[in-house]
Amino acid sequence: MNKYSDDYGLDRDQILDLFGHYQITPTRQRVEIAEYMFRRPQHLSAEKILDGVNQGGHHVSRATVYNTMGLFANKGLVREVLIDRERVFYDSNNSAHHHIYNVDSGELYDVEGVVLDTTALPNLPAGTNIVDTDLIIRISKQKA
Amino acid sequence: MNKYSDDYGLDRDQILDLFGHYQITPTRQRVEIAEYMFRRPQHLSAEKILDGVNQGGHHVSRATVYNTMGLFANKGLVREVLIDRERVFYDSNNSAHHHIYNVDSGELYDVEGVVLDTTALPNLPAGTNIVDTDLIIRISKQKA
DNA sequence: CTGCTTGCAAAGGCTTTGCAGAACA
DNA sequence: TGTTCTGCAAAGCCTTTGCAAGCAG
Repeated sequence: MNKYSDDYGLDRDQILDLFGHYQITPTRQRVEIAEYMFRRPQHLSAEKILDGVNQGGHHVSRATVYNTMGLFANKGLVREVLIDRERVFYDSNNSAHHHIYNVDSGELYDVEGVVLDTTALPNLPAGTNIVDTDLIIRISKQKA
Repeated sequence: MNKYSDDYGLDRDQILDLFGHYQITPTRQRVEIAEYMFRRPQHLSAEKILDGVNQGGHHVSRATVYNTMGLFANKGLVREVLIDRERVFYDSNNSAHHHIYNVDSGELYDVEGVVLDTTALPNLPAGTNIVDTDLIIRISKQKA
């Protein structure tokens, strides 16, 4: 439990643990960004992360947020979600799951527990592997 | 899926027909962009469309390509594919299908004939419908 | 020490917009 | 003739980068 959260967040030690596991050098900024990000499963833009961390009384620069989230995504702590052409979202939930996107409101929900059957896929090019699957279900009040 | 969607290499009359069906006012530029786009099922960026059309001896401006592709996507002639944070791709194949993206090479392939079972999904918010489902399978020479 | 990391500001790159002129009905 | 569309250039916006100063080990 950390200063941002009531029930879900990782505390500093858990984050340092996580960094150790993913081989990420801990810095003040990275720990603060991670604390903010892992308060709960959520989808945040770089801007929201910047605002959120800095409103917590710390200072992190925009460049560092971008660098750090790029690093986290690279190492596998978070997942980039490309849903909206306007900006990238970072997903603090890195378990296998899918997304429902409400195009009217911009809300993004996780869908847990639905596993895709990829055996029906055609053969992949030789020497390649599936590194990720993204399923995005767009919903709206409008009919399709 | 409609009668147009699996019919590629459209001639001028077919395109005018298509425009009539989707209620799009035909202009020289729009017809030329459509002719280029619907030569075959393909995924093109705005830049590629601009280059392709203009190399065909016509002239279309960048702004018009963006306006026109926005219009086509809105009307349902083409689908926007958000795969790469760098740019938007427009997909001339508007039948139900999915995508395999080679992250090493940037190549994008269609997967036809694999239908997702959406009955396992949780209930959607009241009054909403699924308007679109995007499944993107990222492949690479690297292991996941 | 020695190499990463940070942060500011500037640059980059895709996309949108303002507005005058052209095309269309 | 009124409306819509086009095209140029400029502006916008998210993201990346260059580089000097500051940390981590």
